[in-house]
Amino acid sequence: MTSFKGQAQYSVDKKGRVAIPAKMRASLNPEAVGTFTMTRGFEPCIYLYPLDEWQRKESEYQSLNTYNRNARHLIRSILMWAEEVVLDGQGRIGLSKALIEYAGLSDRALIIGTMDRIEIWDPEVFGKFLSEQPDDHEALAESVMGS
Amino acid sequence: MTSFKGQAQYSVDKKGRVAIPAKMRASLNPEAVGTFTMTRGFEPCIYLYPLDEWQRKESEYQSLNTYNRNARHLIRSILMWAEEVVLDGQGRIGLSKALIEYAGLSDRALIIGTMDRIEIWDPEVFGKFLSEQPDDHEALAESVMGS
DNA sequence: GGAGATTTCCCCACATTTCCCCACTTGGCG
DNA sequence: CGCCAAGTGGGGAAATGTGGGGAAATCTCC
Repeated sequence: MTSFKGQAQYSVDKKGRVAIPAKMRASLNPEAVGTFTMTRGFEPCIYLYPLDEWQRKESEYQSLNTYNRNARHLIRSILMWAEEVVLDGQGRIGLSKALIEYAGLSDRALIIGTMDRIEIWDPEVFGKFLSEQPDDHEALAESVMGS
Repeated sequence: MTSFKGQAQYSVDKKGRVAIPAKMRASLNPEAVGTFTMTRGFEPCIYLYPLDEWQRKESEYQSLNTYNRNARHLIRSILMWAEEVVLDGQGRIGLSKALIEYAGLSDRALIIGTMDRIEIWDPEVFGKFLSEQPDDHEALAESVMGS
């Protein structure tokens, strides 16, 4: 299982390209190297799943009953933002305009590794997001992990 | 299994033609390239199935009991709108007037990939549709997927 | 049944975007 | 001190989206 961690702040060039940190590229499964699926995050950021992790997600959606209205709506609201991308020779990906707008990205990007995915944030948006969350990560840990 | 994803906004020309995004064409099964069946969506949009997926749908309908009144009605209400189309040399399809009217399309079309089919929406109609739905896709995800 | 008018379909042409490749700079390591 | 790896930027070729013209098929009206 892939396990991304760490953070880095890279530039977004005029063509909407962002480099993926070498350390994260190194922790990819051999068969998933190079191909990612990016999509809209629950938070105002972009989620980036390596090929193998995304296939797991997708098979979850495939098992849903598409004659159910809510299921259709969910699939649509996730997949319409999804896009498969391949790293270029320099280890970068190209972000789509729709996702750049959704995440509020401009010329710098904060790359965060979170277990099975990579998150791409605008630094300012991220700072604002943090300040709105209760920053007591001790209490948070207790509420999620504690029994 | 085909798996369409992503979104794009293309133009509908005066002849009622709409281009299918190259990314979606690329994810077609080799034996299904070029031929689609379009029909009325459950939502106010057009559903577009590649050949192989449509055959699967048809066999679903064939297995229904046609002595059941509702089954007969369902089959009729789907198939009377269905139409087989072939991509032209530029990767476009021609929409029928009946479906254009049903989906409320004018000069722009929002193309959305949702797993086994492609949906074609009028951008305004789609915006209106979204505003009527609970757009909290985090809560929706939790209710459909969460355990 | 036939001629004209209309629609449909196929092909060509253009402009823009996208993608791929090459080159430069900086910092770390041997 | 020099080499290699990593991040950044840009140029050129190919692919993609868009519009329109003309031939073939279809329809309509006489």
